[in-house]
Amino acid sequence: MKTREITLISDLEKNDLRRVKRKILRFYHSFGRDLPWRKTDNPYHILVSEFMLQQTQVSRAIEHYEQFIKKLPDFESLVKVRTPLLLKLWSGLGYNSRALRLRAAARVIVKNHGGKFPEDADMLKKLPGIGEYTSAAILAFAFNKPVPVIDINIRRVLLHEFGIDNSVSNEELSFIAQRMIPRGKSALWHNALMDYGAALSAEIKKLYPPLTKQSKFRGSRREARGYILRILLKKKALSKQELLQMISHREKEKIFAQLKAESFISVKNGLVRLK
DNA sequence: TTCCCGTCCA
DNA sequence: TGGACGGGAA
Repeated sequence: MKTREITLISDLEKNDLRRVKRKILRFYHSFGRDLPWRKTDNPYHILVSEFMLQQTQVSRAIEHYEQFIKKLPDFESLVKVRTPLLLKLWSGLGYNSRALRLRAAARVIVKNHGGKFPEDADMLKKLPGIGEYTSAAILAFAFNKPVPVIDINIRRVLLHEFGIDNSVSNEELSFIAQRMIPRGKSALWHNALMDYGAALSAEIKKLYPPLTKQSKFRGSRREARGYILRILLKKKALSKQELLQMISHREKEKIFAQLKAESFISVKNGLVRLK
């Protein structure tokens, strides 16, 4: 690993780094996207946007971001929000656990950090729903810290521009990514990288497939879960029998139990509702 | 039908 | 380390 890093970096001429850097910055200057969460460095807003952007296209996050921020404008409101409204604001984004984790993370920040937003990757990664990527993204976009942010698109840019083999890990890649960040311009630079990466052709993207693969959605438990939550969003409360009658999945009992265990739903007086 | 996107947990 | 976790658009 160590030797590999060094080999990787020494293979890259300084000129290559400079050339690629210039190209990406020029691209951003001409074609950079004007996204709602780029108008702010409010850590709360950045936190919300980054949770939304996990496994979710920009176009879809845009549609939900404004409304979410409007209804839940700060940590205090997010910490207090009830699950039904939270899930309503999230609905359509997918991966609903992210919404619960976002609220849980906000609660930890308010309680344990006294509302002072953690500005350290290790502290951020201890929060629910925040992993390697999101911690780096928050530090770069909210605090302009010179940390390498590597999502799948940025990974593609680096691999492709430098002709690096797809077997290289993000950890190894981070040594190069780190060196490319212009002094004092981490947020701008990573916006540029992301826009450049998003604009890569489908052919190039196919050369660097996602690190994780998805099982089918049609007929899946995931689909049934989403459906159950949407029913409860609409009907407020109904009996378990009524609810499960509307579901055709053969594992619906298990799925129901799991949603309960994850605190999406609760049962009181024989009525099921969003928790 | 395939594509697009990180985090968590066993 | 591999599987679970959404849902709209192409």
